[in-house]
Amino acid sequence: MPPKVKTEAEKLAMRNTIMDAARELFIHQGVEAVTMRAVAQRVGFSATSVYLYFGDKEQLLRAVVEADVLRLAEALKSTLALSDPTERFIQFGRQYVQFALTNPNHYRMMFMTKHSACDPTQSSIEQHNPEQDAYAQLISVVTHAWHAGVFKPALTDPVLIAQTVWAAMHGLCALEINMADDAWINWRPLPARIQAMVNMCMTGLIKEPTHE
Amino acid sequence: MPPKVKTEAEKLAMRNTIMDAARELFIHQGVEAVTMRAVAQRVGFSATSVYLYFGDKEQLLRAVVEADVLRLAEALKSTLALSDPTERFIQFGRQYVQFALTNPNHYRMMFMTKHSACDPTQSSIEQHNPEQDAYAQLISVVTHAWHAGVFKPALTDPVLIAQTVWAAMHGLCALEINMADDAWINWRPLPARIQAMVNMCMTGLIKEPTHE
DNA sequence: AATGTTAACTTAACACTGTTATTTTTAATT
DNA sequence: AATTAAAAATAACAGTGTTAAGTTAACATT
Repeated sequence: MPPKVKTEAEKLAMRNTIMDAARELFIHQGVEAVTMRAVAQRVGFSATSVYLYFGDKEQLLRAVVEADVLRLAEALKSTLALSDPTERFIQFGRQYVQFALTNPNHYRMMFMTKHSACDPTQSSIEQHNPEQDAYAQLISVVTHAWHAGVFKPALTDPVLIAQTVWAAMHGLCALEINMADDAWINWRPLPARIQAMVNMCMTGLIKEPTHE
Repeated sequence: MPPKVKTEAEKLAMRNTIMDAARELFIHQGVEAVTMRAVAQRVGFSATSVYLYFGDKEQLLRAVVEADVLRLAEALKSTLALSDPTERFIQFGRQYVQFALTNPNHYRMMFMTKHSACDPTQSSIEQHNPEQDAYAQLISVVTHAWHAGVFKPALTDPVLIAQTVWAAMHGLCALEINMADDAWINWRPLPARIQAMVNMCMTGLIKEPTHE
């Protein structure tokens, strides 16, 4: 029973409905376990109608991931208000880890799953806009701290610092998400590992680490 | 044309042949893109005969991964001979990164792909045997360095140190493997990122960093 | 107001996947 | 030479992403 003529706004709403359904399933079952049929059923569509809104599963995934990257930026935004550059830097990192570990399947989707390289010109996210772009936020936080003279003098490239810290935090999150259940590893408690990583980054990067 | 009665050794050889074929395909096409039919064809079998040797695709994958973890241990073994604990620690880490980045698909399979948690009692690898178990090697390297008084006095748990360093190096490798092509990120050159990560770990952990 | 038009949707179908059931082949044993 | 059972091949199933072909009903036009 197809009622006709959807306004552009209604079509956009439909897109969002589908993305929400897909996200819900992705998060609880993992991307690969979710079928297009399941997504369709969840929005009351029959199987193939999803394809009217998204070219294929990959595009649907990409759209959801983009929306979630935006959510990540949203989650990190509060820390940007912190006035002390060092504190901002630390809390930004902690908040990142928190987001990753409370949304492991989001995180896996975003940073651990192979998906076609994104095209910044096509993205709905405004690159370099610190309201939307989490990476731009990171660069901003680190650069400000760098200009404030927070880091060791040997460190001359804030972007390199940022990418190093990101990698460190990502490693922490990725191992936890993927290998937490691995009986081979006698994992130390997660909070201890987080603290140890933060400490290592602090001691390794900051000029005068204030052992918080 | 099935010639009969394979000795146990022949069956094992067949298993290895299949694993080699699977590995070759996994590495070049990624695990998910490889079909059981393709594996079978590559060893001259017809489709379903792989199931005579491996219960299902997951078990085949696990077997290949196990063999590759062993290879990782093999690749790291040479660094264990280094006499200076600090140098051993550093080179072990560098070698790990080298392995990951020259065998990205192996690495993805091992540490970035969700596969059923392994059962150490079932594994063909002897846990805690430093000839075979790369994780045991890591713990050993770090513990020896720790006993040698290499690390900062505040660091009292060698296992925690090891897991932190692993996470840091893993993050470096994982981001490179998964996101190197992402146009969103203005990646610094890989060697610079490796060096920066090594430096951060050194400065953050080692008592008297000898800036190599 | 009756009649096309076409957007929005459904149903049917395809090629392919992992996997199982069944059947064939063939070497060893009786 | 007949029997047996291992080793492999064939056929087939349920489920996947996806495309092609219909179907319905709100609109535009006469």
